[in-house]
Amino acid sequence: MRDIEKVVQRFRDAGLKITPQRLSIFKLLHRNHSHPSAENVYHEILKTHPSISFTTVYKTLQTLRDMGEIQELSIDPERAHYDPDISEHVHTFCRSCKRIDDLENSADMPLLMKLPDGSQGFEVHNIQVHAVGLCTECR
Amino acid sequence: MRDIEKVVQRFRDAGLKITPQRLSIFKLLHRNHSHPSAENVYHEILKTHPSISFTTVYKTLQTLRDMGEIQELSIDPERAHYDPDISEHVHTFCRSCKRIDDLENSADMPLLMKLPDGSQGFEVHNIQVHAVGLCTECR
DNA sequence: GTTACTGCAAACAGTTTGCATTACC
DNA sequence: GGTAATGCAAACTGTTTGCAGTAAC
Repeated sequence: MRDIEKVVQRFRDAGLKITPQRLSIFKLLHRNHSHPSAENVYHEILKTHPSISFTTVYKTLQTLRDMGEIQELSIDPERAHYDPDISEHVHTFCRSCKRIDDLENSADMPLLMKLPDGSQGFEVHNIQVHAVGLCTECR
Repeated sequence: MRDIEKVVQRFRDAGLKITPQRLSIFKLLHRNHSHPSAENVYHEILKTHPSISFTTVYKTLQTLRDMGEIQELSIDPERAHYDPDISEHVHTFCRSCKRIDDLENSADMPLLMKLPDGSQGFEVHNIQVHAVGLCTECR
């Protein structure tokens, strides 16, 4: 996700309103690399904003995703996770503790960019690469 | 998934039973490249085996997945899909029609094999690469 | 004042389970 | 005969929606 001011501006430009709830969510996501689920975001925001509802969190995440400000990850079969880092990078997913992490230096990997070559007529919007296995703690 | 006889043998070796329902599922999956969901498999089997239940299909898919004979794909946020081809290859997922296809020649792509190098202590079981976008028909 | 957002409660969809009956070996 | 599978119905979990009240602009 880009800087909060940029996102706020984009919301205003689109005729959307800036509420305290939304601002809290923006702040939580900014520079966040924990790949939270909607539930994770909700519980985190609850700490500082005890009256927020899950629905609001959910709808804001949808909006940010539809705008392309964050990425929805389909890695964990049990729930969606969100990634404010929309650059192409590789994720590790631990089957045991369900933790999602960024694979270090994976953004430098040139291979990802090459994929569209072989995609006969398929219009690629983005590429997700997931290494599924066991994290250091769970092995 | 390997040849049906191999899978049958493996079931027997594990003390599992070979039922007509399971055989139908094995046959449907063998050499199948359509990446069906559990529901897809169920409806397909219904045509030739009208009394099968969804539960049986579901449990058999789980068993095959746990054995590593098929792969469960987390691409479509709405449901799990299954791939009898457990070799490493790239999938395309159409956001619009939800179709999953194999990217041609993607098994030859050398990059996939290189990933584990950067995975500090993470034990990689398999790597999933998804190109998300729009298929030829939906563009 | 107008329009969009919030939050509740309820609906939904796919997934998973308990259990009595049935079938494999 | 003993053990595992089947199939039904119900429970579960995460996701999504309708709507009345509220707040942003």
